[in-house]
Amino acid sequence: MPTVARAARTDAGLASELRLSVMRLRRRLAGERHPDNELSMNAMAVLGALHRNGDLTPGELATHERVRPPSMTRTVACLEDGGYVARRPHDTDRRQVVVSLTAHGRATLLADRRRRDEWLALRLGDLTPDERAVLRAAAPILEKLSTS
Amino acid sequence: MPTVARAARTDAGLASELRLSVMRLRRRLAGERHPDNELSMNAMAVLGALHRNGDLTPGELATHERVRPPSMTRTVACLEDGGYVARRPHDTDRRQVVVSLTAHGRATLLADRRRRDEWLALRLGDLTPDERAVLRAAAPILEKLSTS
DNA sequence: CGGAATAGTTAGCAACGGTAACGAGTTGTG
DNA sequence: CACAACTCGTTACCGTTGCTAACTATTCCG
Repeated sequence: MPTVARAARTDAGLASELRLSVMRLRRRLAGERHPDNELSMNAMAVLGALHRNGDLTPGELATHERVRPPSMTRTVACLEDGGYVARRPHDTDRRQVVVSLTAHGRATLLADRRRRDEWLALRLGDLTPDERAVLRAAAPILEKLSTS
Repeated sequence: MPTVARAARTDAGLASELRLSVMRLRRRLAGERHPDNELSMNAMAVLGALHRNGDLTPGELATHERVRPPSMTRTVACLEDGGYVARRPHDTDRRQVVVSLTAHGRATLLADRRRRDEWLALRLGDLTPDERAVLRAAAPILEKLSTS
């Protein structure tokens, strides 16, 4: 039996092992990304958020991605440089900025979405249906943990 | 229904949403770490690996933590500076180095292990027993994904 | 009107991970 | 035995990513 499974039997160990597993898997995901992917994982996540939620302000994007505003400013600036998003002033509150997906950004998102999950989808394919079901149930719980 | 739950119903979406959730949770975990924790998360993970597996070489540690050898060299050097680990030459193969946990390192690991899971354990406490059970089942699967 | 609060940005810094190149030691082979 | 090929760890260097602090512009409120 893997060490993780043994330790995760207790609630105390669950926090510890879940944290280590999440860290390692994230590192692996960052490394296994397709090489001809010109945008970072976080930049792609921003495109995904815009695609899903429509136009957002940098502040909303920062909150959504759990990043500080200056970090999101940089990511958005990088995306704007590449023509993936457009920035325009807010209609009524001129302090705010509205970020929206361009056609190029949307096309990039959809094209990459297939490729960029290649590795993980491959690994998921190696799992049993039961294991995939567990992960399917776990994904929203992990999301809730990072949001709460 | 949260967006993640909807998207994760399909296998294609599972890879995508799992990846985003893992990334966000990891970022959150890195940020919510207890402030008086003098070692980085990765350094603590190395102490944990030594505690669990006994003495290891830098190469074995690098493989285990899914980083490149130079990165592990740096982490081990930092740990040695703080007196958390000791390095000695390998008995028979003098190319290799054996890293072992010192008493100070072990004490730090055990003391921190309680504190450093504080935030996650707190969040886990907000979940239902069923949700915790899902995560308990998911942890070894996530581990398997990053190891395979 | 004038001060507090808010949104975004800029500047500077630290942590972390990667590649390339190198030295020491080991192994295999002519 | 000698020398080439390989392995392990390390050093040097670079890019990415996230943060805090400080600044500007704008809005809100007393």
